[in-house]
Amino acid sequence: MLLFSERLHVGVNKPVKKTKRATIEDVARKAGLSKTAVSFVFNGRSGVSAESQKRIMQAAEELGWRPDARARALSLSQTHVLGLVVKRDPSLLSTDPFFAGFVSGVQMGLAEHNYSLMLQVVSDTEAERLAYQQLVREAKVDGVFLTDLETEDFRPRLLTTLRIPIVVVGPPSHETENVAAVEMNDAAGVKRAVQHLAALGHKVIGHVSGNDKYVHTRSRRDAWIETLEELGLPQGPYISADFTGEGGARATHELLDLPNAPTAIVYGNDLMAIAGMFAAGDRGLSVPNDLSVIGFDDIPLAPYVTPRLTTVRQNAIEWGRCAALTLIALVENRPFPEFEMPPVEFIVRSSTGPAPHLPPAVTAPNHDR
Amino acid sequence: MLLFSERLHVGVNKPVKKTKRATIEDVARKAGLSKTAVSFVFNGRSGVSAESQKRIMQAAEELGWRPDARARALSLSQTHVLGLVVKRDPSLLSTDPFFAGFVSGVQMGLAEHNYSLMLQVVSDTEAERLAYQQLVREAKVDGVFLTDLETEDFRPRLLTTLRIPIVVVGPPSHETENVAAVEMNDAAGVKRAVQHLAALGHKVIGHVSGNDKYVHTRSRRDAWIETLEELGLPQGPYISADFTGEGGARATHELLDLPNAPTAIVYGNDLMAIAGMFAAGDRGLSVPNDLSVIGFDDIPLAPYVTPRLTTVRQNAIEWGRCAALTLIALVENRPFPEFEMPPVEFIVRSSTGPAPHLPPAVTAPNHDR
DNA sequence: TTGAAAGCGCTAACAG
DNA sequence: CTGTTAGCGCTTTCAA
Repeated sequence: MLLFSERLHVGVNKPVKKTKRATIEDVARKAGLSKTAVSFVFNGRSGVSAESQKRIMQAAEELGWRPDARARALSLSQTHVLGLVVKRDPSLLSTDPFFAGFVSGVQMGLAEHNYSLMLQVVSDTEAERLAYQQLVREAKVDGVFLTDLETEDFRPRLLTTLRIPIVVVGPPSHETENVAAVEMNDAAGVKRAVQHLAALGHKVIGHVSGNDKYVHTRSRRDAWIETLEELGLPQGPYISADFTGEGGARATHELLDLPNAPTAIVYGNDLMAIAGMFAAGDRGLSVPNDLSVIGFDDIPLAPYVTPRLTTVRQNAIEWGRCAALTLIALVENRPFPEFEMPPVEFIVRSSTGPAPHLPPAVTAPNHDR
Repeated sequence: MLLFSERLHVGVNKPVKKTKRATIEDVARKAGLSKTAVSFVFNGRSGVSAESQKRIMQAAEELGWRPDARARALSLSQTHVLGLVVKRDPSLLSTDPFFAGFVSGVQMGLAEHNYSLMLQVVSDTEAERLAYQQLVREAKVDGVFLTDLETEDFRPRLLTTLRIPIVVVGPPSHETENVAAVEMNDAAGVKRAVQHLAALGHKVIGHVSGNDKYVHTRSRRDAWIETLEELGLPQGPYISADFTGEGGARATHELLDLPNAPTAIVYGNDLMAIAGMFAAGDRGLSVPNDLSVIGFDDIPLAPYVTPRLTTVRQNAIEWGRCAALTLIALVENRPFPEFEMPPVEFIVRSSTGPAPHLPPAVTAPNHDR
């Protein structure tokens, strides 16, 4: 039976009767043994005869009993829950291919050790600070993940003060010193991208980065700069945008308005890159004939836009799994496991091509060699 | 200090010293009052003098104390945690704009009542069943959300048996009978889409749906069929795909290979729609001149593909918030709150246009009027 | 190999 | 208004 309205349905409010849950006591009684025995069996400890063990398992089965996580948490001073706080504009979150993959990976890691994930989405720094404080002070979690590190991030200090295990996920930076960190080399991806463009003959290679406050934004930009230097190419122009389509389109226009407009642009993510191609099209430019474009993330849509997007792919899932296993090891005070991380992939599709013969604007000054 | 490798960094394993947490006892002693007084103050109950209240708050502040969630959970037989289990191929998850918005909305609702969210991502039905069982049998959550309902879904029954409050999120169906449900009318969006196409003169309107097992897939397809009927148009061809880009492209080719190929296609999501446009382009068809395309979701990229995608937008955030508030009410055995849900939006961009004069294939048989 | 009993930190009767 | 006390369901020490 449902109450129907144009906008929303709500079914009957049939209160769920709270039937008494079976307890360890019940299981022990049914098995004719003590609580201790039951506890030992369910925690895989020796000291219970095979016979008793069987009786206990059967009793538990019949009662549908499993140790109560709340009671365990209190008794062990350990929740077996890890926290992930994500600060992001809700509308942007849906955009973020990293997030979903990372969370999936985290789950895989957690599942291997029977941990659970508590997720919190917040929209500003104040809420974020509060979220961490609550998580820790109310002992809701045993450890937390730190993602999207910012320059001068307050979280490593805060959480160290709060005395809770953390693992930082992201590119290396001075913020991650003295802290467990699963660091991925997304710089390598950008490097491959720039090298690819240089090999195609591009001389002016621009960059549209994400929001400047993020460590990973800097890390990618630095990689772009360094690679250009290594190749003996002049540093191209760049604009720091905000990871949104609108920002990417605007930045692209600004770059193309420049006197030394780039013939190729490396973007901080796929969304900006695709919006950038759109912007280029708006100006009558053809990708990749007039402009080459490279994204970052390899979203599922990347092979289905026109032209198909050349991009960098990171294995967010593996990254998440490693982060989870590392944090669990830290929480349990065990040595870190060894990981074999797949390398960053560079995927060439159709949005990159040879540099145009005639630069779209004034010839850029060509330094040495 | 960091150990560096090409693939992965792991920082120092500096074990966090477990310093003794302050307890309610400590706070009471420091304030010169009893535990009861402290408990009352922190649970907003009357019966403590303003003077005592102040002393308690100050003592707690100085000790950095907050009630331990684990102890509260045990004492109250209530975790203040709600569970969300998502069964999805990890690679597909990152695609799903609904998921992120929904989770954000859920958080908003939870935050209003100091609840937390436990998230679990699983990849198959067996893992899913196990996840729910654990969540409930180990009392890790007070209630759970059910999303992506399938036809003949085992979950409503399972969870009812397990005696835990649930709220189903999705379009109405017989699976949601006798169960609290926040139901959204995504059929209305499809209806608007079909009407829009009919108004543009399209006679053969096709449909590419998502995986058939989902209730929302059926709901959208039924809306497409019914609207066509209402408009006196013949039922167009449809293919049920799988929400992926590849599936969408393949389905589009199949549809366009048909003798009565559609001049317009309504897709079950944006990803398939965009891949469909790509497929059309591959065959030398121009969108919207030869084929009109409508998506579903309004992903951030929708305005930045060529042509800009006409689509349906649901307010996943509000949906999530409502679901959360409903579930909390259910858990606390309170009457359901009233909601004012924003209506589904239909967003016209450039991927839809007048029906072509000459159908791309054989003329479709034109029934009555 | 088994069991009794003392916590874990909080809430909530109940008595003062 | 304030304090005492008995749980909540489990783990774990210690003695049998």
